[in-house]
Amino acid sequence: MLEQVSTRGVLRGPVDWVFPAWIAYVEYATQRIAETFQLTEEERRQLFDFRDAMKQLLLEAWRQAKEKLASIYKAVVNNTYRIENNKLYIPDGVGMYVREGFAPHVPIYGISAETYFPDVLKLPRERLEPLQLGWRASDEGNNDGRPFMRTTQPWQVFAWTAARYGALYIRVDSVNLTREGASMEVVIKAKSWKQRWSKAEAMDLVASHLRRGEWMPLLTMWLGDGKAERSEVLSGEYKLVVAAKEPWRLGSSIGTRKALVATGKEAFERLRESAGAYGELLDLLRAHKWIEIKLATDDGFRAAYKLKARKRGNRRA
DNA sequence: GCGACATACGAGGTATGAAT
DNA sequence: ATTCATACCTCGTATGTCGC
Repeated sequence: MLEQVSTRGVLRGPVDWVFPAWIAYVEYATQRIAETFQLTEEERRQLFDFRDAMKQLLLEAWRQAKEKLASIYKAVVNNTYRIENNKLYIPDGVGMYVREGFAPHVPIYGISAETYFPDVLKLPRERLEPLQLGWRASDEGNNDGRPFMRTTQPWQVFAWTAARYGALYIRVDSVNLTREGASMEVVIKAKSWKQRWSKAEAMDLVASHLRRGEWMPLLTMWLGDGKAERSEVLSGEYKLVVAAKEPWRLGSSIGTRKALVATGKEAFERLRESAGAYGELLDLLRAHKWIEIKLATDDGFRAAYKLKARKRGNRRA
């Protein structure tokens, strides 16, 4: 489970593995957060409430996913399904979305929870806002004037939520069926915050921070939409590339949907330095993109990683 | 009517590994 | 080293609905 988080970010596998793996990750991450950050009793209680709410949600979603997959299987075997408008209908309704050329996904209904995530980072507003800004410029959306996030990567749940702490509304949205197994999509809305920036404003602000030598917004922007190109970093090619609808706002465009924001090992070093306490969180979360930043900037870490990769290769061979 | 939860649904460029 | 094929899943917005 941790290996997938630290190499790809996404958890994928058999349904009976993915959901327990998410639960195990939630337990692992909350435990490590409780050990790493100074929390009051109240904050610890909130953190463990969050853990329990997530576990409950995942258990329910697991049950529904299994039931739905079984009904879909049955409908196909008994020939009681039909496909219309990119949807596969089974006798109870929509079984899954089956748009041509895309991974099918099974919608999950009615699995949501309200919970609360404590302020574990305890950053002053002027250090927290740059983190929020970068998320907004990348993965974070706007829903009824509130920030929200949708992801299949468990580390992003914690990395984003730590920056948008407080009251949360969490929902399991769907299960994607990929060739490497199922993955699960979760949606989180931050009810304690107002969405203050449009996507374009946030991107412009990230760019202007960067021109002033402030790298923190770019860190979270890259964690969101940055291109993780581990093999290039490992072979000594250092490029900070971010996916964006309007890449010109950020610097030189590569094609229509990507911006080359910076190059060179120093750029990765600036990113790493900018993280501060947030880096401790990313460390314990084993976030794959953060690991890439460390691979780019820490020779010892990279050597150890390559050694381990070689050992793994030998074992497989 | 409105605010907040909930669901519907459409949309393509990119990662990745194989082939050359 | 470069091209090529194919699987990948993320993102955004619209609309419904329910309680007040």
